[in-house]
Amino acid sequence: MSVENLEPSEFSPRQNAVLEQALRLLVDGGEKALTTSGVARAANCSKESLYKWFGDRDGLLSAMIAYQASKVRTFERNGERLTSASLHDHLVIFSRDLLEVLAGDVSLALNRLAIGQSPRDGSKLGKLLLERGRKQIDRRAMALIDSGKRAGLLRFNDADEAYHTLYGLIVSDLHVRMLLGDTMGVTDTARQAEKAVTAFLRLYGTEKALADMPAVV
Amino acid sequence: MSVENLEPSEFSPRQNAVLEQALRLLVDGGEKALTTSGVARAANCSKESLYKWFGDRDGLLSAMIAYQASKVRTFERNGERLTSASLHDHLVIFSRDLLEVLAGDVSLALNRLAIGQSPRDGSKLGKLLLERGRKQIDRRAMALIDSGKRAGLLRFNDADEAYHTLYGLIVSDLHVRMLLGDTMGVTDTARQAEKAVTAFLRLYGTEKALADMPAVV
DNA sequence: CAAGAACCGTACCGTACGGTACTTTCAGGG
DNA sequence: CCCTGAAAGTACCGTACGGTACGGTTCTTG
Repeated sequence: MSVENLEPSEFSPRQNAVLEQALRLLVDGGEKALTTSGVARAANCSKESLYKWFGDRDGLLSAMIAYQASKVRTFERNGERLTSASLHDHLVIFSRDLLEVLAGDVSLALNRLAIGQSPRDGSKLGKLLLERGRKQIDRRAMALIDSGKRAGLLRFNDADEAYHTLYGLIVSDLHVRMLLGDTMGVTDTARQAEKAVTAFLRLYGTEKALADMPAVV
Repeated sequence: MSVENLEPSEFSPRQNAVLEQALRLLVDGGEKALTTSGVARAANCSKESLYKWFGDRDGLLSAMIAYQASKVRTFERNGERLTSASLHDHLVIFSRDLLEVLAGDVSLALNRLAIGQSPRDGSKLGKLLLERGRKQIDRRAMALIDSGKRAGLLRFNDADEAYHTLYGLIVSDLHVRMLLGDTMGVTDTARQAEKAVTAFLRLYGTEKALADMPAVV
């Protein structure tokens, strides 16, 4: 899933290492454990360097989100011709990837952080998270269902609306439950993904796409 | 840590007033603004009383959730005979109510609080929120779709699964977006609710229920 | 009316955090 | 070989919070 970053790498290797340690602290201690002294200690750097590099604590948090987002690189789908079966498969793969990403410790920790911060920083971190984290995934899904439409397998007027429907079918209230700490959320992501795709195709699939679908239960 | 209490008006009127002020502080200042001194000042009570009544800060937070949950009383649906139209209408009403509840300031503030606390308190507040806040809504929806099934308007094997589908169709990623501070989430809840119910009925409605539904767009 | 509990207001304590300043270490470059 | 700059390590400061203690005031109750 995660690929080496090719971009001009906003931060130096040393800084990336520091951000890595900061993420580690955040993941297994929550925001309260993410103190500037703690980060400095864990990363073997001085607090003065932290403030020089990131400005202040908020700058550090933003940098952590940017760094994490830069690690996750979603390969862009190229416009291969889709069949009914391959559309279904790609949708299932996307669903599983989405659930996996949302359930990841780092993702959960960063979302918790941004949510906790949102009331007092004007949603600065939240915007950042949505902008740099979600947009990649959104684009991938949009490209996929757009290909499905062009191949005559999907039918919809508003691609955004169709995607939101798909998202809701996949995630339901799982994300919020996980954010709240509910551990027994997804018992079987594969089954969940399959169900969501089946429902999505029943809603937006053309006859061509539904040809080899299982009958209504 | 405060003791578990029983239902009949868990707290005294005076304590309820204090909790009301605490909620108000939380809503427009976030968790950081919710200091014990601040609550005492806003509610014209002493810190000593706070600690006497609620044990410690965590006890106060728990009490706030319990108090808020006790205010929201969802009337139980009785088993009136459902028609295709009335099922549709009740589903739409439920959808709108759900969106309205999730978008409420107090709900958002408490969810943010519980999410921010979840890493370090073992999801105690999160569990409380799900248990006392969501269960009411869940029961109401389950009763509704169960009535729909008994009336021959809905078809499903697993009621839980059907409900989760409905929930996902209604909420999609709106809840998390709002928690992150995205303001332009729901532009038109009525339209959103209508769309969700339409999709839900296409997935789980029988021919009887679909008789007077609009054609596929 | 008197005794006692409940409670308010405030002052206080220890701690821990964000942020700054200073000294030391070390690598590279003329 | 020394000069310079970056960064580590440490000590420090102001502040603000959670929690406690105490004197004064109101409310209850017999």
